[in-house]
Amino acid sequence: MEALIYIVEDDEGIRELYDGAFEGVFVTKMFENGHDFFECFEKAHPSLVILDIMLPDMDGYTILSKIREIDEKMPVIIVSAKSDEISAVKGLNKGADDYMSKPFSVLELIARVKTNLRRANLYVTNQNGFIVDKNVYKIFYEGKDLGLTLKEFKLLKLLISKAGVTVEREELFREVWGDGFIGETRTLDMHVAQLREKIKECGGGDVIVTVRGIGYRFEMK
Amino acid sequence: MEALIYIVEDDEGIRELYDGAFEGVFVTKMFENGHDFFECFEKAHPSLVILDIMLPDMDGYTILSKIREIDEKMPVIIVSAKSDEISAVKGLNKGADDYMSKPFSVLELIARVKTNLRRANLYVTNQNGFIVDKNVYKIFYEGKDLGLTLKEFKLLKLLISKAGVTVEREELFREVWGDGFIGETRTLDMHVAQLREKIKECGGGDVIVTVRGIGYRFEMK
DNA sequence: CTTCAATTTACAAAAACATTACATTCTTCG
DNA sequence: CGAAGAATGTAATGTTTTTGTAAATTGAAG
Repeated sequence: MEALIYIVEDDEGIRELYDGAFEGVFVTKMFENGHDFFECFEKAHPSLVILDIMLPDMDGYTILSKIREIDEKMPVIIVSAKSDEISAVKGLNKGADDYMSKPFSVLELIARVKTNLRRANLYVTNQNGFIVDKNVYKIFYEGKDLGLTLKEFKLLKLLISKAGVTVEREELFREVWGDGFIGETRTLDMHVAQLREKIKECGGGDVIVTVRGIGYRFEMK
Repeated sequence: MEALIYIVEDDEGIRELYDGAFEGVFVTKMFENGHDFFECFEKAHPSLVILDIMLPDMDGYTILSKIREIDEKMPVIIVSAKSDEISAVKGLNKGADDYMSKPFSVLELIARVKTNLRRANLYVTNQNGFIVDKNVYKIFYEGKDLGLTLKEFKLLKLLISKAGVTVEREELFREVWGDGFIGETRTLDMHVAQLREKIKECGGGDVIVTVRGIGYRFEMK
């Protein structure tokens, strides 16, 4: 999987545990404190960060916030020995992606890391507040689920992925419906109408533009 | 990690000690005697049992044997004030996983518990109280055994291991049924229904989400 | 032979989808 | 400019697909 993982953890024993766990699965880099971590983080971003909450210099909260300033989407797993600390972080809603309390099994750890990497890879964001989550087959506008059906999802996903470019009707049919592409009923327009409706319901603007004679375009701002 | 630990101990003072030690780390349930313990154990298995040898009704040996009849793999730590008793249990080879003699330090206790949990190879999901135990092919919700059949176990295990990600029907078939994947009868849906039923019976919520046209997803919270 | 898991069957319910028909808008060219 | 034709918008409706579920059947283990 070739993923690079940064781990911030001051306890020697636990660092060894990580070492054993990830050996041959992921490439890891350990840091004893927040300072060392950021020195490296600035230079090269990893695929994922594992963060202990209790650290000598900065605490985990601070590190997490700083990470988020730099990279909004970096997958971060928070680890703590105390479950109340975990709930504290959750409560603060600092935007960690996952939480584990010690002790955890090695298998669980690996599973979590994989899941979070997978999520991160599939996450797509677009400038104007639309988030496409392929994991759950949902598209959100400003955090609100548009509540799309599968066809609608595929359609909007395609348009967003080519934001700013007009996509021909023919291509839309091909990509969304597959090759047995239906000649001419108003199906496509129907779905577009539906999309517009749902986007409007969630407070979104006129982002799908009709290009007469060609197809549709998702407006890039 | 939300591991649930059952402790059988008649001495009030020591119970308080346990309480302090595990506070915020594990969820514990205390029992004063073997009878009370089994009443609860039948209903819901914990992740680990701590057992004092000297008890009013049944002695620790008997309890251990009965536990082993029911659950061969359950991690059990035997505790005693007398070191010769400990050697006796060891000698009898009743299959306890670890032994401690009183007095013990809180730190040591926690360390032992962690080690034993890890050794038990428990695969634990945090967020929603589901514990997958691959050794005994059981899945627990808040300590309660869901009582799954093999297919159900495999299915839920797969879904949990990919929590938050939608798993396609095709993949579910492949992973759970093997490559000779059955085209289309309602088998998969049946099992999902069964799972939902059993989860509900144990007080679990709506964790398996249908993604129409794609498959199912174990909701990650 | 009984039991329990797994599968299949059959049908109900729901959701998604396609189609029709008509309205509207845009284009262009007389 | 303005009317005809073409492309798109959309409401209403009917069909198809997909999923849920109860009950029957198969099959293996004991």
